[in-house]
Amino acid sequence: MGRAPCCDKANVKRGPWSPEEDAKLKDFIHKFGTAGNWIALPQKAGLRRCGKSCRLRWLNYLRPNIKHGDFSDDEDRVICNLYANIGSRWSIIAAQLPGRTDNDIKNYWNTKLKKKLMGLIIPNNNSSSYNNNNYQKKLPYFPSTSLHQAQQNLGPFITGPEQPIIIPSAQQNNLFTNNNNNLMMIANNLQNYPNFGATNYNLQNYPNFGEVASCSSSDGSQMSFGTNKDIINIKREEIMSFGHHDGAIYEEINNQQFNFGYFGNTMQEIATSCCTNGNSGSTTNSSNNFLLYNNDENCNKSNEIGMFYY
DNA sequence: AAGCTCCTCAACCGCCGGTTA
DNA sequence: GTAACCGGCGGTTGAGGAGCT
Repeated sequence: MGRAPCCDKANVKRGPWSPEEDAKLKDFIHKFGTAGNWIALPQKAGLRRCGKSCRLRWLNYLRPNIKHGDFSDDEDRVICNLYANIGSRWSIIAAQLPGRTDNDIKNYWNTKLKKKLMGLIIPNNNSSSYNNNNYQKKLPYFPSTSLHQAQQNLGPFITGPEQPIIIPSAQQNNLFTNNNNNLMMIANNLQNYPNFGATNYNLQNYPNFGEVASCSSSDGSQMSFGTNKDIINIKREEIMSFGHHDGAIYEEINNQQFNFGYFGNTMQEIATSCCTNGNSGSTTNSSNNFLLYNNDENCNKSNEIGMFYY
């Protein structure tokens, strides 16, 4: 035998809570607590609500010390840092931010913070590759605009970068699908800024993590670094000292080369260091933007990643 | 002023693991 | 041992509001 159903769904009220309902729930919980049984609570409190609805209302809105409103830069960093490491585990993230609820953080991430991070990437509307309805629907919020606007989007995150930026390549991750991997990659990249937070990457989330990796240069030479775990610990100066001026890196998996990303301390450096048409991964440069490509085996630009503004 | 589009966020839905009868 | 509930969680929805034309 199981238990009785939690509530009569046909006879419970749904939708927004009235101030009277809020007062009833608050008053009841202050007097009697939840007694460890949300399902029985509404009847005892005189509420025509489902127990689950009461629980949600209390936890997300009525309980004491709930913080509403703007998130601080510190909170932004904590959320990004944790999202980069554990993904959308909102309840765990919320546990690190006193007064914030998982629902609040989830909403904040989905409506604001994600866009702030994605502000690194501004679509190239002239690109036929991405000029389709699906793409437009997925990323409607980034007008082709200026460095100033990109900086506005990024807010406090870009402040004197000293570590490399790695832009994931389209071969490994399709930048313009709004999926968790891309966001985690971007969040990971932002961690490298001194004012951002932890500097450790967590690339175990990537399917090819740990495979042999190489760095390419426009002269065709290559340098193998062992694993891409090594690559993320290599400073740009070291790459330059090897003579790998392009900063395009890729990894070798089963003797096949997969574009991995690009190094540079600033967007401008990436733009200028990646502007040749040599190895896999190259760009063309213009005044304040650059186009990022993947090349095919014949070094032809075969896969346009997108337009980046700096 | 009206109509439209886009954004926000409270609330709901449905699933899962643990618990209970 | 097991069927079914409970609490918790993440994903999704849609009403209402803001902003634009």
